[in-house]
Amino acid sequence: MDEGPYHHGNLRQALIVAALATIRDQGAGAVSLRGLARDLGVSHAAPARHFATRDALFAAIAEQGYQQLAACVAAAREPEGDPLAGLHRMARAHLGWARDNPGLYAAMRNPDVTRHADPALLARMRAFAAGQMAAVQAARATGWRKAEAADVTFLSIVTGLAGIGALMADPLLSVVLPGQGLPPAVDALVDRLLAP
Amino acid sequence: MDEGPYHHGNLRQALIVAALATIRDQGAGAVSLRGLARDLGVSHAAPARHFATRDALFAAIAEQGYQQLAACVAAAREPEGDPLAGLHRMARAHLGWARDNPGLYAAMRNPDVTRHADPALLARMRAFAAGQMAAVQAARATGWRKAEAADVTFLSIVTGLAGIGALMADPLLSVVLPGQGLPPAVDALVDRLLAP
DNA sequence: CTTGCAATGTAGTCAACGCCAACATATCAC
DNA sequence: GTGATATGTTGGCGTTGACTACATTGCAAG
Repeated sequence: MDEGPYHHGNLRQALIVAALATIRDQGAGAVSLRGLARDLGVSHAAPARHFATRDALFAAIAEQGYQQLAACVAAAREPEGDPLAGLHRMARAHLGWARDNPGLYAAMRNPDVTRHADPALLARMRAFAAGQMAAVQAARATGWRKAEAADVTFLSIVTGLAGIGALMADPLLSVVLPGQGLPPAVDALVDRLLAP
Repeated sequence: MDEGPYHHGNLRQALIVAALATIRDQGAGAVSLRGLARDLGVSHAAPARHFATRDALFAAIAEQGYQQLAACVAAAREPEGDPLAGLHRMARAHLGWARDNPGLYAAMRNPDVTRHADPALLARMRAFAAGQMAAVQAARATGWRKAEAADVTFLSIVTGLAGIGALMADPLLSVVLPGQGLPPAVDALVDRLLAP
């Protein structure tokens, strides 16, 4: 019976992709190494060749998430006109990405994941934070929020985006919160977040 | 051998307390019903009498978390002078509680928990959101942020607090973020969040 | 070419876990 | 008291993460 080649070819990436699908459909708690192996038609121990532990898989997933988010955000900032306008595009891109990848966004901020962060994930997180910081600094260089401490400006934006993103990524909070939910208000929230 | 009475007495609450300790020390992922039963010296199936599933335990934990947080926030608002000053106290109390209960705060916002929220947890979450909404409305009644849509005012504060709290509850982010970390800047962030 | 080696996948096993069923004991209402 | 109910125990089933030993593949040096 031809059940395909002995080697999968790119099991590592396939595991990440399959895990992302499971996270999206059933939540991060439903991800199991054996289940992914079943989905991909490999033996139950094959994933161990690529991820020593379940936590290592999640770290790799989060790392890839930060990579994608950083790329998405950087692309939005690219047209280098007014730094403040770039900051606005960056924030909207960030939140749009969070809206489109709620499970992954939540996994990236899950303390159970970040608690076991490996150096690669740490590096991605630092790089992402540095990108945000650079965008804020560029806007400040034009005089924007000059009177405010740089730390406070930066942290207000980072925490603000994290909060909007987190509540947007949690489907339950739309049920709990009054009003029509978060998405229609995102633009206004970003405008307020980046107001002088 | 006297190993204590046959009945524990208040196993349900003891399970929640023990789970909170485990969450604080080792993260939510390290919580297991059997492990808690061991810690409390009861049989491995005893917890099932109080929590049908692991998710039900987490829902109860989150429910208690919202109850405590709501009480803490309500107490801070109590001295009914200026509604806006009350809002400031409320926000600081909220974030102080998040700082002191990082694991619980994170668990309360874990999508894997809220995904399986039962009616009791939903009610607590709605009540908490309603309390925040009432405080915002009271401040708006004094003219504060009158020009802004009520939804936007409310959501900006809810998401802002959630973001600051989430980043404060995640010990890793202090490592990733530049500067001296979040706590010293919290007052300034709250002031900006509640600025007119 | 072949031969050795590293990378990758398989098969089997173990302890821990969530969950379930059957039974035992304590507590409370009557 | 006595029965009903709540609570805890014992035993077990199936799944999971992790470990070990073995098999297959691809590659690169000779």
